Amino acid sequence: MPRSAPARAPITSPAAATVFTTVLTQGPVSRVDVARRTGLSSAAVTKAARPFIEAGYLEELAAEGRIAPGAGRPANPLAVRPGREYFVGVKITGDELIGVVTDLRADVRAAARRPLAARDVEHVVAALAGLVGELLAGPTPDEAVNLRERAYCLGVAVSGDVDRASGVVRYSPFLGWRDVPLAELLDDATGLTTTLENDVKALAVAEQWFGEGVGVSSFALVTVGAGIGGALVVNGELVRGAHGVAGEIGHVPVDGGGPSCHCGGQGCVEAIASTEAILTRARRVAGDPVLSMADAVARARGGDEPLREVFAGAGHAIGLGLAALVNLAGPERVVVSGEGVATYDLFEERIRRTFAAQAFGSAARCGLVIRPLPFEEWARGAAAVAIQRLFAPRGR
Amino acid sequence: MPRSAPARAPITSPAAATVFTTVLTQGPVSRVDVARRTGLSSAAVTKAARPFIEAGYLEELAAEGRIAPGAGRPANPLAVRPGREYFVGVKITGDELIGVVTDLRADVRAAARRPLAARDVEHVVAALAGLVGELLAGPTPDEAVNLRERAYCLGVAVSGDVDRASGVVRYSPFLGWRDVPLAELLDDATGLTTTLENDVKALAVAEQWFGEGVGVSSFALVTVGAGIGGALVVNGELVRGAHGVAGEIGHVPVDGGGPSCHCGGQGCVEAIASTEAILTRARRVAGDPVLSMADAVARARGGDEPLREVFAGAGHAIGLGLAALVNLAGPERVVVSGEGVATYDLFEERIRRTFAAQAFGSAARCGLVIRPLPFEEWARGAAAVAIQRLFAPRGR
DNA sequence: ATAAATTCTTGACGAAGTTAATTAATCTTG
DNA sequence: CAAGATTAATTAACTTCGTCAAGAATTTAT
Repeated sequence: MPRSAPARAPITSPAAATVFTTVLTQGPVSRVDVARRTGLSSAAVTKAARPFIEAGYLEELAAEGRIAPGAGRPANPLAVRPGREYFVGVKITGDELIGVVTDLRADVRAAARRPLAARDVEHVVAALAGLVGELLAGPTPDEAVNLRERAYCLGVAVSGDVDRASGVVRYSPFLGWRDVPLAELLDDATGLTTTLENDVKALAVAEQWFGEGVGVSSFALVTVGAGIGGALVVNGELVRGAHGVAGEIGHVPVDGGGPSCHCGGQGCVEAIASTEAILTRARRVAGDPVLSMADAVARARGGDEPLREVFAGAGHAIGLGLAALVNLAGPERVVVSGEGVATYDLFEERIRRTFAAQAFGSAARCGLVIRPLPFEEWARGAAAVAIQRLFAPRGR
Repeated sequence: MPRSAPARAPITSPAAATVFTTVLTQGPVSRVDVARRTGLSSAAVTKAARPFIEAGYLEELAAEGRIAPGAGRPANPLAVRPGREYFVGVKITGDELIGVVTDLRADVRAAARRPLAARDVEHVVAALAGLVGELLAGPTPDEAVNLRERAYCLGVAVSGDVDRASGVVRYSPFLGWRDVPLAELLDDATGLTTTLENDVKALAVAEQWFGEGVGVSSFALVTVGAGIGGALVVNGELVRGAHGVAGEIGHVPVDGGGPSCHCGGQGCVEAIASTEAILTRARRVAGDPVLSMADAVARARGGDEPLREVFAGAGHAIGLGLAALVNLAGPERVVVSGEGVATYDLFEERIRRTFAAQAFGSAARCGLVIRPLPFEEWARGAAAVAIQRLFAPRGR
């Protein structure tokens, strides 16, 4: 039985949403400052902020923290009260569910994991409902809050082709699913309003609102690891792709003579720089068919030149992919993340060198930011998608 | 002395702009239809349309053309009166100016060319002012209109790094210019309000409003010829790139072992598939250092396998670039154009084959449209940029 | 103290768009 | 062929949102 999401946040007008998101993402800001940043009049900000303050979403901070006081009445910065609302985010991988409860700022308040014994839809739905129940039953660190009453939105992140608007998993290679109306099933199973999103896109949403994407209208997120994924925010909007595909830097072809990719293409970045691809090459180069990734990394760090070259080759492929991405989409910044970042010392130089050589003209000024994201971040991304729901209560 | 642009078009509200652009780009439409397509109420459409009709920008067509009458009062389709306003567009190449006068629908009413004897700023500005004067003095085919009074906007297209907002040519390799405030100079020299834009982006604007991009929120334009350029429209907005670079499919690296590109990179699409690159390879393959392009094309069409393979190789590079573009940006459609399209029979199959093989998943459903655009089209693109000015009278 | 600066609030006003009712023009049907 | 059905366009009253201008609040500078 899906509980219908009560429209708790008093977002009724464009200006209300603008003011609230500004305070949410740009930290404590005075009303006048919000007005300056958004182009609204300060009167409009005052009016728009009031209902949020009354509903407990925003609060006025004391004017203590004034750095450069100057003349005039001191500002009363507005800040979100993050504990006013909680959100649940779950990332589904092939063999595990990773769940978090976050506050309005997407800060993690509780976390839990649950292994997946099977991948059929019924089992995953049941396990996910169980995980959500566990998360909402648990005590919050700071206060005795009834999470079950406070949380009403669930965000779920899955890799693959996901149609957020309808809440359907169109195709997920890891789970072996096709056209599963997961959001609907989870509405019923958890009693929470569920929003479904592709995992990398969810992560990009988290970055856009609370990470490296704040205040940046155009950026890209690239995740390096078992697979190589990406998402793109252009002109402040997440690019979804007309056919659901966008940001797939992993399948940009960068080496005509390169290895075949499971996608059917040849020389894709993922076929060269994914964990598996690196390990395959490392084993061949080392002449050791059972070499482990940890050993390969250790030996490369120890100075084993052929192995170092394997990692550098992966870095080269990633650099070419980034150059293609930046020359085409022109982002202001690219965030590189994923499990693979743990061994970034082995890639970084080559990535930067190749990128610098292939970026066209001033596109080379695009900033490459390395950001190791622990696995929980993926679930946090899912929660960020749920937070977005505050601003678009209808639809998915 | 720049004549200040009189605000002739009664565009005062968002709804007015929405209604007018809908009629302009979607052809004759009834008010109710406009309402349905835009989400406005029909009352709002009636109100918004009236001032345009009174000012002569829109007119009501007789209800003759009803296809499926059905019951009910017949619709009165709204249509633009294209001759209400004229626009001048000029494309600057390295050795020539190409100018057109268009109506509101960007249909060309007059055209003229003028060779460029020199490339210094003063000379180009003077030549351009002369060309504009000639265009506006000439008679229009349909009626005796005083173009000088009717035209008040000039669009200028230049290849290279152009900052439309400030009207400055930041860097133009063909002209050898850096940081030239061209729009300002042309305001003074021509008396028309000038808007500057990158040439490929201008062409994309023309496509977005009057060509293959109508009703498509996300598409790409690729031009193949002496250079290989591109522009991207995502979520209905032209992508400008944080540093002014975007859509540069010509500099996507697709062949690690490929030839060096003048941009400093290696294996760029342009280094393989530009006219010059093709000719260089063709001469080597044919063993004839003075082989002309026309002869190479003729021999390839005649069945010369090595030469056919040269063209096919260019097609392969373009196909890889398109795959990168589509996997990253996810457009609904890609328009391929440029002078090179004239010999498209030699590329097409390989472009499509490579693209199909490398497009990721349902991205392969993206439509490739071939559209030969005569050279005047570039100037028409410049005029389209001027037309956009109707909707944003301030700024550039 | 008085003036100047800056933030925030308030209430009148105006612009833009909605809904609901009305008028208009055509087709359908007993 | 008149009455009703159906769709399009218009009108008028109302709602909503945000601006403007004036003023209150609270500080520093002189």
